Amino acid sequence: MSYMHLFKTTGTFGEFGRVGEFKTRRGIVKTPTFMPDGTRGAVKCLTPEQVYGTGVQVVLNNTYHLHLAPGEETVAALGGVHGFGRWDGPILTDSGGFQVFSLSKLRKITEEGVKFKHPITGEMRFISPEISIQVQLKLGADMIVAFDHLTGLDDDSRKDTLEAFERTHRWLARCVIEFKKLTQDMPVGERPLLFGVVQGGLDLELRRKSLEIVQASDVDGIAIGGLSVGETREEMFTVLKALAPLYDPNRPRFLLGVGTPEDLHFAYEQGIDMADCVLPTRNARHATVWTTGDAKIHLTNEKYTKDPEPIMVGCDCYACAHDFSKAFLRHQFKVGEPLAGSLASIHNLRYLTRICDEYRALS
RNA sequence: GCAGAGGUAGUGAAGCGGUCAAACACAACAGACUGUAAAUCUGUCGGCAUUCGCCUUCGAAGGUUCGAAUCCUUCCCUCUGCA
Repeated sequence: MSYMHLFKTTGTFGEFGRVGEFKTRRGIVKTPTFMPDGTRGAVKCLTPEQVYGTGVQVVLNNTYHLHLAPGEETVAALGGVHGFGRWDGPILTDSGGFQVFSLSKLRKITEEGVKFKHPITGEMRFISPEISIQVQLKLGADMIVAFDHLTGLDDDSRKDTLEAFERTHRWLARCVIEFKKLTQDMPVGERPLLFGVVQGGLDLELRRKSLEIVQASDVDGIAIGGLSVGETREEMFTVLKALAPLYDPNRPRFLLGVGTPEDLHFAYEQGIDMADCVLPTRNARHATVWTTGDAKIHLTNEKYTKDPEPIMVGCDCYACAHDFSKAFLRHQFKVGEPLAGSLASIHNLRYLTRICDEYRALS
């Protein structure tokens, strides 16, 4: 049922890196690509036009957050995630699987699904693989992700890797069944794409096995989950390296939740096509931006008080191209003006999309 | 002029005889952040040493006391009310 030959390779770089494109029901996505997280239906601090202006093609929304508020019924009544948030391009929803990890103190896992306690209201919500798929389809995303069991990779959580690995595959099978059931009447070309998630922690055998299972499933894309959750960079790189030769060439590969410029370079060179992360926008709101050579600077530092230079000389983002000085940005951050977070977000997003542009220009 | 209230570290503000270099908040300074409980959080924040610690501070100057930011005296300044 998954699309045959969905991914079209148009070029390669390095041993595993590839340039290409694939079709969603809302247009073509050119890869490699970076997708900002608009968890609650919007990329924080930015209008869709500003996001688009950074070279972003796809934005992420989150199933858990939109399910809680305002609810998928409301979003659907307002035109789905596209009509609601006024983003015309492709939208990918994350399944809520990340919240199994990030809200680990507020949830209880059973084989059936996960019971979440709302962090603020205390309200209980149950999300199962089936419910996640139902909500994502109702939200109207163009790409959706199977509900997985994500555990951390700090020393404490590593013991749960095997359990999470096994459950993720059982849940994947249930996601695929539910997805097929709910999309069987959709005309080809109007059906969203389903991504299955690879788990297995740092165990390379489990990782290979998981990839094999996911690729044997009826999914359109391969998502790599369970990384950048407490392990070292070297450990993450080792996993990406191990998987690189094993991917199905016909499906897009999505690295969940990564990351830094350095991480993205490595991931794309290991054959990853797409990635998402909160880092560019969250860091930006916290006054941290990337500049020449992937260096990270804090715009609130005292030394920028009178700095007339933009964040990065030669950068073509709106903030740098219009010569907003570091002194101006520091001041706006210091006095709490939201414009500072917006301009810094634009810069950081452009910094990451430019990495993608540079790889795409290689072919 | 009279009557009240008050002067504490950059600011606001606790403390009202020993456990006070002095709570707390803000500001300042530095840092963290990877499928967003995050425009959030952490650390430092009198000086020196940065480990034990030492030194100088609570408007000013005297005094009481083993011991004072805390009690007394005088002076300086601020605010409120009445003239």
